[in-house]
Amino acid sequence: MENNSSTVGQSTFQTIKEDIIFGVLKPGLKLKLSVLKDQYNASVSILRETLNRLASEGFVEAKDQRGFYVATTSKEDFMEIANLRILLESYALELSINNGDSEWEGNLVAAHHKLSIAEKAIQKDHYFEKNIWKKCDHDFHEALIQACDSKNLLKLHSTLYDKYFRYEMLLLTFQGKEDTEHQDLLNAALNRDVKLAQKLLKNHIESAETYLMHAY
Amino acid sequence: MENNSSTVGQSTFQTIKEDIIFGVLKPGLKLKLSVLKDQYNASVSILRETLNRLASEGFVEAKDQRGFYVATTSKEDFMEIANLRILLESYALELSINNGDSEWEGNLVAAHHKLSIAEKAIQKDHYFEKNIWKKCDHDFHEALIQACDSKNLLKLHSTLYDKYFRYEMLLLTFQGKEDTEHQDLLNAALNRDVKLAQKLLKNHIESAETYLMHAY
DNA sequence: ATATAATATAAAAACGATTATATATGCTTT
DNA sequence: AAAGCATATATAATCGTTTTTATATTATAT
Repeated sequence: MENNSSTVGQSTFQTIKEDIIFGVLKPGLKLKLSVLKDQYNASVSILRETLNRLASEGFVEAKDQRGFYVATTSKEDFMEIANLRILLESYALELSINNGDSEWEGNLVAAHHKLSIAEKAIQKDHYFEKNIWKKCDHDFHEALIQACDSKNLLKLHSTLYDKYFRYEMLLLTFQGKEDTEHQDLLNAALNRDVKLAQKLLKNHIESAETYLMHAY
Repeated sequence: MENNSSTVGQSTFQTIKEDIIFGVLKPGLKLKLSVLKDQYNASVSILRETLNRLASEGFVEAKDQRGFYVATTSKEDFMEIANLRILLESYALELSINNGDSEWEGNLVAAHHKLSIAEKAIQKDHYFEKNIWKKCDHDFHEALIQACDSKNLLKLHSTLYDKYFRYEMLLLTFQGKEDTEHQDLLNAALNRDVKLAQKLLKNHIESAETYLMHAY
């Protein structure tokens, strides 16, 4: 999972965040600065900056005077995340559908196309890189709400999506079921059918939620 | 605005955040580390930690390789914040009203009582400390949704509230109009009337919004 | 005179060292 | 032997310095 952002800070942030999301760094794990220092080739100052940022996004817990830990997980937390994601993404979806122009449509179709390719690939090749599929799934859901015209909303949604996705990764040996959920969602959006799109989205998130809950 | 949290990091974080919210640090202002160093008696490392945290909460903008700036403001941003606050706070309110026990009611009544005292005080004494009133207003709105049973939701709401409040402070020479909005909201919550409470809350936020918009 | 290159300067990014704090370990006392 | 205190050790918090980067300034060439 290489990463060459402009600054050392940015890139370690990205890397550690991904390692938490993809479960490389397990929930509850103590994040000792001295250990991370070697592991991520960064100085303590950089690591503290990074961990503070991750703490305020909720991927890391900062215990005062007693260091940093990977955020713990729980059934309750996952349900909260899922419900908030539904709330925000439905709202954004409505705005976006009512607001989207032809460029929005174009980008959406393109994102869906990429996603469907990645889904087929992961179907055949079980070892297909998860993070590529993740990127596609993320991009598709983002494309859906891109025209909502609210940067704040997009930002909130993005971290919520990441938190939700983390649970998917932690609980899932990839599901791989053949489904048309994304396709249906795309069609509803293109037909500007807000209610249907919202209903499909809710089902989409909740069905995964129910599925994942069994793993607990 | 003194602050003695446990660590230097925590307290400078609190102080700078408050200075941004209360408009001491103006929107767009360049936050030079060397200047802040003297101003807040903290080392550059601490300041970088702090500013990074504030950046991920959205109170500071971090331009790569070119330092930190106080987050700029705009009409659009304010409307986004207001709408998101309505969305999240209404949702939380519904959960809380359906869920709250007698302890919730007690805390809510207490919070409202304190708030009404602060409101009277600020009515008479125009120079009554804003941050005390702010705390009361915040505590009341938090008390309303305290029983929503979602830590994630409370966290999101809290930063949204702070951002909204920042606009109030920036645009407002205190309004001071006598109103019963908080009282009505309290009654609706105690009567477990979700729809009415949500409607009142929406009006409460939107009326301030409209009022503040004139200042732009 | 203007455009481009070279240099100077100011500020951010990164680092390693120092200080403070919490927890673990061992010693003393009853 | 157990409880409480003192000491030791590990690790977090903080600091000042060094390195890198961006931008402003000057010089040179066309």
